[in-house]
Amino acid sequence: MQKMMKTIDFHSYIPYYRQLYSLLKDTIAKQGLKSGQMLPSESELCQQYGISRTVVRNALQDLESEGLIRRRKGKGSIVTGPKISEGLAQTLTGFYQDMAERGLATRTSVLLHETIPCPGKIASILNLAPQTPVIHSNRLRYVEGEPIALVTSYVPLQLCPALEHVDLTDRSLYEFLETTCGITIMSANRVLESSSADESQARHLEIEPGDPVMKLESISYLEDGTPVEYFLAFHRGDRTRFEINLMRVRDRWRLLGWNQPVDLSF
Amino acid sequence: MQKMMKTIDFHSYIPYYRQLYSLLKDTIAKQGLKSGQMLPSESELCQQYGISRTVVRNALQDLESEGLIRRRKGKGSIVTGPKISEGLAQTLTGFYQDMAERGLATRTSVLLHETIPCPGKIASILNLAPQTPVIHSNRLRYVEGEPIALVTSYVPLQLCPALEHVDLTDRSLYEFLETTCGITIMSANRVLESSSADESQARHLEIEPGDPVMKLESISYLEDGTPVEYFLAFHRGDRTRFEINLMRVRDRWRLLGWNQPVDLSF
DNA sequence: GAGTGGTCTAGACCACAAT
DNA sequence: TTGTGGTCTAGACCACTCG
Repeated sequence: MQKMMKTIDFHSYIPYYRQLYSLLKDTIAKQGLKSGQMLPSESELCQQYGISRTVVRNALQDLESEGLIRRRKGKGSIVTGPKISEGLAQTLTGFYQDMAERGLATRTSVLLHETIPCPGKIASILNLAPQTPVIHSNRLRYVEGEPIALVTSYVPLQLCPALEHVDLTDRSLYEFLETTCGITIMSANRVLESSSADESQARHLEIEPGDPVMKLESISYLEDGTPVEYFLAFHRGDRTRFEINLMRVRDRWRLLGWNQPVDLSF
Repeated sequence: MQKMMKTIDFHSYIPYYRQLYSLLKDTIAKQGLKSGQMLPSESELCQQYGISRTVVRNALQDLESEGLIRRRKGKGSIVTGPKISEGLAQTLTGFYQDMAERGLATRTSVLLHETIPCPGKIASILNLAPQTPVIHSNRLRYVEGEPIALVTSYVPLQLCPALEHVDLTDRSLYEFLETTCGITIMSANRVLESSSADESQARHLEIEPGDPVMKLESISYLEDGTPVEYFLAFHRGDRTRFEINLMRVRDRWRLLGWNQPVDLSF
């Protein structure tokens, strides 16, 4: 059984600033520090943990970029953490709570899983030669027993031959790629649009043709820019919402959260 | 007329790392460095510009967090910049290009601008006492002459009394708040949903009732968490798409871009 | 004036990648 | 073995906030 780490382990292979980051995060969470409360000053943290200011500032920077604290010249570092999401929970969380956090039951049924020569349009998206073998799958995602999203995805077979004969029922594609194939998605691009359900979509999603649906297109990339996956998903409009939390940092906006009612990390 | 800055100005009030950041960004853009090309090493940059490694690393960190470069231990820093967005432009940019960058003509007409006692639901969202005076406005946003979005917004009057008698036609609310009232939005929360146009929305957006629309709710906050603005916008489904670029950094996802076909920084 | 975070210097040792 | 970025130290001066 591990005891809670309360000091820096100078013999650990984990960087000091990373240890301090975790320490401070725990402190904020477990001591229930509320918004506006002060963190110890940088020099205090230096003395307290016996580390240099570089380490302290590196840890604080990570905390700030996660939106947990806010640093102010001449004043200090204040906790800002739960504030925004709390305010949200009170106001906007209504018909579709954040189910990743609340652990609502999700299920996936595989409608189709085949290896095909890549269609031209998909080939250009995935930057493949036409006819290159790809895994093509159609899946239907359920939340709490209700069909929520219909997903069509394409993955180049050569990237992960093991994918050809794996059963992805109730399994995450990303997790499979990462653990079994050693493939790590490094960036992604997603486009959201509004649409109306066609006959087939309506039948699967158990809604009426013409009912509003959210169309989500996604391309995921490896570190070097190689496309890994393209998917096209249609979400029931009446059961889906996308939530985005932004924070201004150094003249930029930074993503704090990107909540999706249905788990999209296939 | 300014000449292009090619060295660090040691007398400037702009931090060195910020100057170097801009310098490198310009270099990447103007020399057309392509994905995979190497940046000078950190020690080379130190010598070249006569600055310490701390400054160099600070600049590189900013570039990396923007997704322009990628640093690799033992190897160096490589440019990764345009890659993803280029891949996108080839594939997904279709019926609605990024108009912020392309400078498409946008126009805003103010349908309503009044001071009212805050309705109960809005009051709870903005964390106000009921009946507190708020600026209530309805605006219709056009792009290239077409009506695209219908926006209803609420701003507490006390935050910016000057707002009561200003004409926001073709003017950004955020810009007004920042320059005239000294109010800076520090964070925001946005929720996207699919919906169908009702009678009134359809009339303004020049579509048919029942046609798909995107519903966008937003709450903006000051640094201390004080809500500044609530708005509810309905976008024409056939003319709107939301694009999100994500990048994994240090076990987190970071926002690279959040493109909206219609400027939402009111 | 005292304390804070923002910036910067001039070193150092390390793990990792390439040769 | 050499060079890279990753981590870390021990200082320094500054602008800013607050009493």
